Amino acid sequence: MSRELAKTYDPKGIEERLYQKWLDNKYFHAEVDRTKKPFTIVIPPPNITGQLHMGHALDNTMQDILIRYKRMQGYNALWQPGTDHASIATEVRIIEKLKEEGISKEDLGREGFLKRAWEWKEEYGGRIIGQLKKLGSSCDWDRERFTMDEGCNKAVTEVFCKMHEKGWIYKGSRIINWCPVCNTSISDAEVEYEEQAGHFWHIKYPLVDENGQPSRTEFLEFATTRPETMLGDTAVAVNPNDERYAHLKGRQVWLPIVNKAIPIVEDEYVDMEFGTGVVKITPAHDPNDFEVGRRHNLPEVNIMNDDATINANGGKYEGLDRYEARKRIVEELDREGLLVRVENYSHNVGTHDRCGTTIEPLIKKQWFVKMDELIKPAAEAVRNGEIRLIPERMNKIYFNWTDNIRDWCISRQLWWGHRIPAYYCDECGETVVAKEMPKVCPKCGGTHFTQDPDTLDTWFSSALWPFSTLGWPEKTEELDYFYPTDVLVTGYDIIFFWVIRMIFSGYEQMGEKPFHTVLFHGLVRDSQGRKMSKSLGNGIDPLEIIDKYGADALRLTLITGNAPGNDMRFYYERVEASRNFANKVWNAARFIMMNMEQAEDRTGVRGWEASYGEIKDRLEPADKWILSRLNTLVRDVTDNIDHYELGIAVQKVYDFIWDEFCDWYIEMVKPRLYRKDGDTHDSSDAALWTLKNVLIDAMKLLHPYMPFITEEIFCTIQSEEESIMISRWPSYQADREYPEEERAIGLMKEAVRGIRNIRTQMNVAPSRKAAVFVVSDSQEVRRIFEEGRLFFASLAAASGVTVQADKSGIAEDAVSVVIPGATVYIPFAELVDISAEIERLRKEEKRLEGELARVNGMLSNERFLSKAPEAKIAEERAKLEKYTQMAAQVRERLAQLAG
RNA sequence: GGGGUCUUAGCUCAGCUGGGAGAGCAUCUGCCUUACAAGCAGAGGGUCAUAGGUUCGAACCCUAUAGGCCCCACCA
Repeated sequence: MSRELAKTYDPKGIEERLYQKWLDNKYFHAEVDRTKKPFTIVIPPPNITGQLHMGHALDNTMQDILIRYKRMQGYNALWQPGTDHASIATEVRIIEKLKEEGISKEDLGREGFLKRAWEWKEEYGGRIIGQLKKLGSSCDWDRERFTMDEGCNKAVTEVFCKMHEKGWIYKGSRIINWCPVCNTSISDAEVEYEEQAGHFWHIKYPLVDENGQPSRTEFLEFATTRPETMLGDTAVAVNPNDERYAHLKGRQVWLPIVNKAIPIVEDEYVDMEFGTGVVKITPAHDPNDFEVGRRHNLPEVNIMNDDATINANGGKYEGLDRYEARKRIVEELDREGLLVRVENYSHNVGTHDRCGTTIEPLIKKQWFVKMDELIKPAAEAVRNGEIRLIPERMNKIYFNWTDNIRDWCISRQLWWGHRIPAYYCDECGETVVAKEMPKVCPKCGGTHFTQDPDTLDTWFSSALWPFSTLGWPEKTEELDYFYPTDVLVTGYDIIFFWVIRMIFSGYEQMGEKPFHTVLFHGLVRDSQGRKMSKSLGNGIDPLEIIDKYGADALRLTLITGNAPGNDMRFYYERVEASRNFANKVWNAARFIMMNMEQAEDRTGVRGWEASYGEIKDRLEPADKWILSRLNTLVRDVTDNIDHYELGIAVQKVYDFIWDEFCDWYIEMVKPRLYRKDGDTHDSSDAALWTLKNVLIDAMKLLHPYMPFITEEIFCTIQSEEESIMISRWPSYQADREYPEEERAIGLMKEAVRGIRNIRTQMNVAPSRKAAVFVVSDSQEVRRIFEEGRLFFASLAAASGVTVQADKSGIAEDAVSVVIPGATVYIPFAELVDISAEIERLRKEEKRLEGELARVNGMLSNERFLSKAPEAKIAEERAKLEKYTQMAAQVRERLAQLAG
């Protein structure tokens, strides 16, 4: 308290110091403690290649809010951190870097490359962790993990072997998505479809005549977007119900260029309505054709190398890139008279989400996870509510995936990642899946093996994250205590990649859900609503914002006015508003502390250091009012956070602090603090006690959102507790509910607002005080104004306040304000414009009549009275009474002025 | 093709189980009032996209229409 507080809040210096303090005191660290209930969140592990962006900032702020909230509520809160090796993303980055040095990954060889990759991890893996710390994240850094650390590796091998044994992981020759640039297979989820302008080549193949030769007169016409794939055509297909082609049953067509006869098959897959109703079938290069081919036992002719050049099956086109081959094949078909026409055509092209390359469907031997059984408990869990997705609409997106699940291709032709634990006997080729390289081949007795060169999809390891980080497959105390975790916070964009895979992995490996709630957030967009991206250069660096405005302001901005799953726009004006709020809080605290100091200097005692019981009798209506308001706030905010309504909760804290506490309560108590009559300090003690305690509780409610400023204030204003982080979350207290004082202060606020309003309307200078008369025939109302006379005078800029039962002695031409149960008169020295005053009162009368008409309408409606709930009816009746009374007051005043 | 979502003040968005429309920013007026001009006091501004329906009562529930965004599928 002795520290001099700066006039404006400066987050720099404070943030770093406090974060270090929290680390030093191990507040973030959680140990198994059976006397406390656990609350666990596992972090969505950021990529080691990553730089903190706004998405991370939002994601981690939300997690930190929940963790800090639960920690304050007395839970044993664990926020489990770590990073992801991000196999393909990282490998691509390293290859890029190598390219700058003029070398390829093949030059280095597998071992050399992995060495580089680990160096990369050491260099950049920690960077994002440091950035998360700047944000204030209260992760248990002692437990930091990495998807390729020893424990995670063990978990991956364990799962692979177990699932293989069960038959749920298999190796098969299937059509997969191939990225010719990254040179690897990718899963369906990694394919991004984008609309591209292309062409539709209308081509005809000659029918094969009775001599086995291409006919010169009979042709079958169709269209394709990828003419080069014709090199691998092994059939053309028509719909079995298509009468146009019924006569062609059993005949063949002549495949030009390749020069061979291929059959015409009938398959329901062909849409009769589309084009000519004829489709060329290339089983090796199209997923649908692949299915058709398998149904009709068609040969699968692969015409492409891994780099998307044509292979030997393409004959003279061998070695050409797919697009060059396309061009030349079209030319040749045109020369042969087989190209009917070319049409501009816009269609969806599958691209690799990492590099944007057009993917090529290829048949390859790959490892797959069989999904049909695995997905069942995961779908069921969401269906029966065991796992709750927030917002609820995510359920549909979730089911859309679980209902149309296809086997998951998990092998990648990459080096950076978990190597597949499959070993092939050098002698007989037998496949052995095992945790370690086998010694002897179970089939031929051979002793030399070669491990499968492929690695696993990066999501294979992150799917295990909720339990691998807690020690699985070992039976650790942590696993037993912290699993299942509680809430997963993530963006909706990785629901398929990650969320679903964690859920089915949890059920399969642990026999239990990985978490009970998934809280989704949206994307952080730029001020124009565009996605922030490197290529657009419209990204806003959260670290820059922290540097300029402070982490608290950034966090508040990201949470305010945002509902779960909704995208948000980020712009500087919003951060400034947050920063302004931080400053407001700072100054309120400064005001309170200054007054505590002054009071102590004056009296030599700290009268405000009392328990509630000790101070209770000295509390004045304004004190009770704000305590009661705070009490309601505590209840509401707790309820909102419990329902994951983080934006609504913080909005309420914001409004309470700024509007009720600063703009009203502090202004109300100023006269009591400044009074220097010296006879008693009860009043100022009560005010200071209330100021301090309300501020502290408000800081607690705000702490999860704005951890730094609240800690700084908390520790400065009182010395008993060492950190707000580990203080108790406020709870609703029945003995601090003061409905009467809330009504009383509400009435006085209405009077103050009315007076201020009139003063502005009449252009009365703020410096000019005026006498105020409060006239009420209610003893109760008179008592309220008597008791609050001191602050009422101050807020209403009154030179004096007279409370009386009738209007005797008040100038006829005084300006008046009607509030329920009282009329307030302000007699100004000079003549006021009576016609303007009448005008104003007429307007007020009209307004009240409108209100009365509405209320009367409701209350005279039989159906309303019979169907509406009791409370609602009572509410309306109370309003009727209030408005009737006010209308009478206005009319009386009007009559007086008219007379 | 299927699904989702949005349309609320000039701008960006809240509005939780239906019960008299809110915030921030911007605008206008007046204030350097001894916590804060990053502030204080006051004001203006909305047929809650449109049309129906359910209900005593609809921004909220249902249907249709228009426009925007997103996801999934991939008709070659």
